Amino acid sequence: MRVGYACICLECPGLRCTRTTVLRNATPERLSDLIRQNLSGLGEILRLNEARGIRLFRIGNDLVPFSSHPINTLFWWEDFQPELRALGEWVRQHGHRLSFHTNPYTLLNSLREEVVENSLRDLTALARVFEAMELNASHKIILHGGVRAPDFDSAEARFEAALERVPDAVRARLVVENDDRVYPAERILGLCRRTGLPMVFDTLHHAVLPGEWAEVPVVELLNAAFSTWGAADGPPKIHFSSQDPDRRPGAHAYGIHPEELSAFLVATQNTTPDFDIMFECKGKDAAVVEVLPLLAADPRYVSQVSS
DNA sequence: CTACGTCAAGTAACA
DNA sequence: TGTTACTTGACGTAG
Repeated sequence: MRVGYACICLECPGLRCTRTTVLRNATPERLSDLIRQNLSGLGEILRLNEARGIRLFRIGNDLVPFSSHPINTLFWWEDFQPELRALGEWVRQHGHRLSFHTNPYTLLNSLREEVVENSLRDLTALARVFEAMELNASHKIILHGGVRAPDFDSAEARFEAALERVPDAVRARLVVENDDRVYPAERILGLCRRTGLPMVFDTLHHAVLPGEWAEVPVVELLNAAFSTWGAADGPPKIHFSSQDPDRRPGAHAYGIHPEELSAFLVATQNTTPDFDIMFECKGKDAAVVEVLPLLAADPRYVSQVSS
């Protein structure tokens, strides 16, 4: 079991891998500088994570600013191949696992062809980062079910049709996550079973939008989601977070409620196989560090690769 | 230095 | 019909 956090390292504010710019300032020179700084920052963040026993990290979409926009005319995956390959080698040696999460505009099943095309470009650009890092398909790109209009059945059919247009090497990295407003777990599980894509189960999203499975024990849903993961996908991943009591349903709390996490760890004691936990909270790595003692007490937790 | 308006992009729920 | 939120606030100009 690895644990991790998303995009931003709060405990070391100078360390960043999501420097970006606005479109009007996005010259090749500027973009090149930003990529160089971001790749350097990513390496430092990963090394800091390693020192703390955190081996899962979601890379922000701005690692390569405007990576799927025509303004970015760089062959960045070639220009920065040495840096990317070195990062990938370090990641493999230390047993870390990276991921991307698509932004809200990446919608494979949009009713607008232009949006589908942009989405395909976006997924391809993200996969290109992992390919340049020479990391295998266990390093995933997470996306949601997308739009629902005019109904689930036809929207999912469009999703499957768009998936046929995704290059195999990109498709091999895709995983689909239940969200908190459109696609509940049962829809994503069905979609994943039909397409062969693995499912990431998100606990808070499920609590907010349980769909037809409000009464089903979460462990059963976890096992169903885990069954969609193949050997080449690496261990199943889940998203775990707590509800912010002062904000809208689905809003991530600053931290992770220890009792909630303990109960979850106990409840999943007999799930197979082992899995990785991505914590989504405002407190980022600081929040994960707070519950690390709790995690370290779990026999499934592995802080470092034994060499 | 700080404050705050703006930033590539779509969709759906809410008022 | 307009506003809000989402994977994530950061960028950049005005004062």
